[in-house]
Amino acid sequence: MNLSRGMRNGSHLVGARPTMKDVATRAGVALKTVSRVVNGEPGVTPATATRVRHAIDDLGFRRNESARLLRTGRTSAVGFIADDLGDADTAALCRGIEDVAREHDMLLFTGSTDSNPDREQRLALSLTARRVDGLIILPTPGEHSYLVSEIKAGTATVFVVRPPVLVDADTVLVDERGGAREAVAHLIAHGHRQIGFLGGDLGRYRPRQLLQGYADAMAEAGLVVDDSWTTLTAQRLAGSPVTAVFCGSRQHAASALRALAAAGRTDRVAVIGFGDFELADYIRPGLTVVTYDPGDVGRAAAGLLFPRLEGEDGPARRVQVPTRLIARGSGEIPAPR
Amino acid sequence: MNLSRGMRNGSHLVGARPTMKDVATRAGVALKTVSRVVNGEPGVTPATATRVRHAIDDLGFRRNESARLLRTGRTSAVGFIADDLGDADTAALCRGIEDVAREHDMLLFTGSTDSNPDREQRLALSLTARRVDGLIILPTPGEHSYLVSEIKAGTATVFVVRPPVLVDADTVLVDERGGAREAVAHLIAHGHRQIGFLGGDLGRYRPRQLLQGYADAMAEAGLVVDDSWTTLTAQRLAGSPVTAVFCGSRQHAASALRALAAAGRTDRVAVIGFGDFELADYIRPGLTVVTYDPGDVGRAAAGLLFPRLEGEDGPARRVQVPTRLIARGSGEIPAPR
DNA sequence: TTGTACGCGTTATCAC
DNA sequence: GTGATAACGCGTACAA
Repeated sequence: MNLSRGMRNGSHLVGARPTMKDVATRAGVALKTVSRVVNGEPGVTPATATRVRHAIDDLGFRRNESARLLRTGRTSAVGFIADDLGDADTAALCRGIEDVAREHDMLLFTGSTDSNPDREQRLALSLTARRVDGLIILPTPGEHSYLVSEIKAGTATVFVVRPPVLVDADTVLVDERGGAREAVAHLIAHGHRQIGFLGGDLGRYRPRQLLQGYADAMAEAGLVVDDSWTTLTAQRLAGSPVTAVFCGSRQHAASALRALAAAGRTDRVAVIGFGDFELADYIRPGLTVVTYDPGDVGRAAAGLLFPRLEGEDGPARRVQVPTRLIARGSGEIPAPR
Repeated sequence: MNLSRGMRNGSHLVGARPTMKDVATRAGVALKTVSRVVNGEPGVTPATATRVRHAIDDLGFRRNESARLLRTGRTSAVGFIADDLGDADTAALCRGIEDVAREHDMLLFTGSTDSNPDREQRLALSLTARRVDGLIILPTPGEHSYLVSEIKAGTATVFVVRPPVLVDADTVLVDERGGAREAVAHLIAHGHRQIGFLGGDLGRYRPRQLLQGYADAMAEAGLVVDDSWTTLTAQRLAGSPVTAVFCGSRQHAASALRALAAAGRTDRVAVIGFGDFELADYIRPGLTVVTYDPGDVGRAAAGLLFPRLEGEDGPARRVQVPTRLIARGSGEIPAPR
């Protein structure tokens, strides 16, 4: 008994996938004829076509896409690599990519790096080793020169959210700087002069961008920034002289709100956050935020990637996704005088 | 000039990937020797090995994993199909799968169905056509008999969150029923007798499970449920006789809170939600919720899947992920008398 | 130690 | 219309 192609189970083979060859034998035709029928190519008599189709149904044949793609040289798959695909924003971004990918009949590989450059490299290289047609990367803080040879070898690559280091490639960024600028200008328009920035690790890209936007707005209003305003912590917030604070992340906004509530100053310090909350409109006063649609980033990235796969040439492009201010009340708390 | 393998660009080939054959030619050895070096197999002189390695570096060779996997018959990849990978819970679930997959050196394909059975089928079949080793599916409301032949053909399959219809396969579910029961019991313990259920479409699995849990708790307390309590809408909530309400989703909880706030009854009706919020502890009174870790579901699913890939046999298993009650105050609003 | 021949499942070429 | 036969890039048995 030949078990090499799977184990028998009643009348069916378990673990065995019929191939075109099997179908050809069964239908009494040549391999190529089966291929023609499967691919809807012309040049097959209706009679033989139905014979082949019957054999296909009988055997439960399904074309091995891997083999086909090996032959054709494309994989019809792209990869998305990010810090953490469990993060809600990243997931939404991923979804944006997927929507565009589907329109192109492309499948999507996904992988998380946890901000570890080694893991990014391992992931990226195992994807290019599978010859994905394209790669979308939310890069780790490291550098990405290991990708240069891959890109040169033909793997189209787009970076998102953070710009690549030592690589020239299409990139989609978020206008964090403009968003922060708008938020802080909003606070200034409501009379605030002493405005804090609670932003996180300035070694990272986003906090740096946000701080620049903050500085832009302050400078435009002719306000001089005290160092202590930009090195706030949530704990020190209530005791600080600032009458308003711009928070660089959901976590920072949440801690700011909690710290103010604990100090009973919730309605005395205006809080604006970067990143929206599900209940931001419910809390009192409604939390004003600057936000953007991560799906836009994904769609934009895919919009850059797929034309490249279709042969579009030209220098690396850079797209910026806008942010928008959602005023909900917290930003309108007037400055005390 | 031969352009068949890519276009020249200075001294490098663009779009051309060197193969083992190219490396072999360059190093002046046989194909198999290259294969041995690449795979770290014994039986190669250090001298030839270094010659080969030099050729590899010169050419920038990287093994074509697709070809290798075609040969070995495995893809070292699994797929995850869900309603919407942009959804935060689904993304967290996905992340749980990925973490286990990485331990097994497996890559992950992901795809969203938007609850469309056709799309689920198309996605699942294009994944099995690529011969993914395994499939984890958060099934659409339809039936999934199209998968039977795929499973029989050797694609290990695990269902998550919702049970499959017409398919016998490993499944990981969430104990929504137990969670709802615990939540409603919590309300009853605080003196509530007229408790509402705001749960959504009872044609769907989760709302049905939650309603059963609700009914369990009410029955255990000997309380008779009025039909109007279980057919609430957020709009009618404030005007209804219920003194507490169990909400079946974040969206329902949010609308309930908003409706109560609009009617000025926030602190008169106890609200418990299914699914946690980032700011649930910040709002007053803190929102009590029943929740679970979607990552647990993913890890459990992967924990069922990978042993199957390693040949584990046996009947389909069913795992249940527990929920837990996070009491934050809203649930403790005492029943008015 | 190294190489040859063949197969994985498909598509592509070019006969018949 | 149909069918051998060669390729895609790699692994494996077996021979040299």
